[in-house]
Amino acid sequence: MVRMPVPETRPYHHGDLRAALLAAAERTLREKGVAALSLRELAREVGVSHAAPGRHFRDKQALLNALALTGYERLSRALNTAEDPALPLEPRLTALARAYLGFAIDNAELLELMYARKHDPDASEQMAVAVERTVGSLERVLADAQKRGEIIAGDPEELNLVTGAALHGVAGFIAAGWLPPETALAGVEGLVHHLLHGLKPR
Amino acid sequence: MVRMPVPETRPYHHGDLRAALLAAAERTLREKGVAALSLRELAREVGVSHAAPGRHFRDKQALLNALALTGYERLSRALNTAEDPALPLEPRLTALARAYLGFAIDNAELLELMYARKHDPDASEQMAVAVERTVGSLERVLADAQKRGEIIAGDPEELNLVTGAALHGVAGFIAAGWLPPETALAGVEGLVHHLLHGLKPR
DNA sequence: ATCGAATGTAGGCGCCGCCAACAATGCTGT
DNA sequence: ACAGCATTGTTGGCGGCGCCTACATTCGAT
Repeated sequence: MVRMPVPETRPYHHGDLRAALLAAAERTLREKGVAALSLRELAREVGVSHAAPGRHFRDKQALLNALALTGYERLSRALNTAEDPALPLEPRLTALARAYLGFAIDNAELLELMYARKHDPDASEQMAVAVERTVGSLERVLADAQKRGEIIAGDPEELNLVTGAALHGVAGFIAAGWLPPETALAGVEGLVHHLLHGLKPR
Repeated sequence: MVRMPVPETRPYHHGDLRAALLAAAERTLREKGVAALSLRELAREVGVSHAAPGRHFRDKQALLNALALTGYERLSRALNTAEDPALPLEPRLTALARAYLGFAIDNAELLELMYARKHDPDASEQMAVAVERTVGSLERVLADAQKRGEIIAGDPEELNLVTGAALHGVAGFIAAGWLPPETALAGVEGLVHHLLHGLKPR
């Protein structure tokens, strides 16, 4: 390998501008919110010209979509690793819930982006796949539980809806700032318990 | 009253510019989404100069906050009228849920605005009041049910959280476009039922 | 009737997203 | 080795936006 002299000026080509832009975007998103995201500012941070991002993202929305996609990837990975099929239903679901809420706490703005209803038809394909993969963790847990007789029979879609909605709702409360993170995490067990056992006296 | 000649040009003062701006903003929001909202465009629609809105809203966020506030007013009114204290718990809760989801279906973009975590400290006072008044409907229903022994005793906060989260979650699914409105409305009864009776076999 | 407060207008500044024209670099087939 | 082409980056510019300041008109209290 010939020793390359470090150029006085950075090389003409960045090397991995796309990834650098996404990383900078996520940092800005986390620190200053989505409203502060501008392609020109990102370009400045990364050290390229103001039109360079256009080579990697057709427009601003495309970058936001890509950002949301990385979010889904991380979230579904987190959910999948949190879920232990060996556990009985209640702790298994609790672990899943804890993972989801933890992600919501650590990535509130990103989550908001992931929920946003903006996706142009081409992007929404990948988006739908990502969402499905994410929701899949929950579906699997409930389907297993149903198979084992740990929960009632009946349309799995309905069970997925109640459970998913409850988790999604709490995440929404967190993201909106209506629920302090500690309170949310402290309430996870009770939440899952009430979901499984209902509110009516038995 | 002296008969006023209709001026060739509209009068210098609009009369109720603030309300007109809010109305136009909500129409644009509904038809083209929040991204298409611009103060200058609103001013053009209403027929005033591009700086006129600044007299009524300190900045764009202030207009969005005001819009969100009107949303909370309408939502809490809808919830309060939907709720009939004479009914037993399950139908009462179902009616409340139906009202909330109906609002979410008809005002998806507005709801997204209402959920947004942007509110500067001064605005968030009124906002918190509005949220509390909205959530109050649900809290009242559950408190009454608890008093009547229709649901288990225990920390009301926890019960409010599960129930509220489930409703909020479904509304989020609707707003995100993941759940078709008909499916959501069709599933309301099952949702409430599962919430009250739980997923475990009894 | 007057004078200050409220409301609307005109113009401008800096930023933004997006586009077009051009420059530098990497890659591939011969 | 290198020519030719696609890729990736640069510069400059256009129109739109939010926000600000200075100025004009109208309203309302005295």
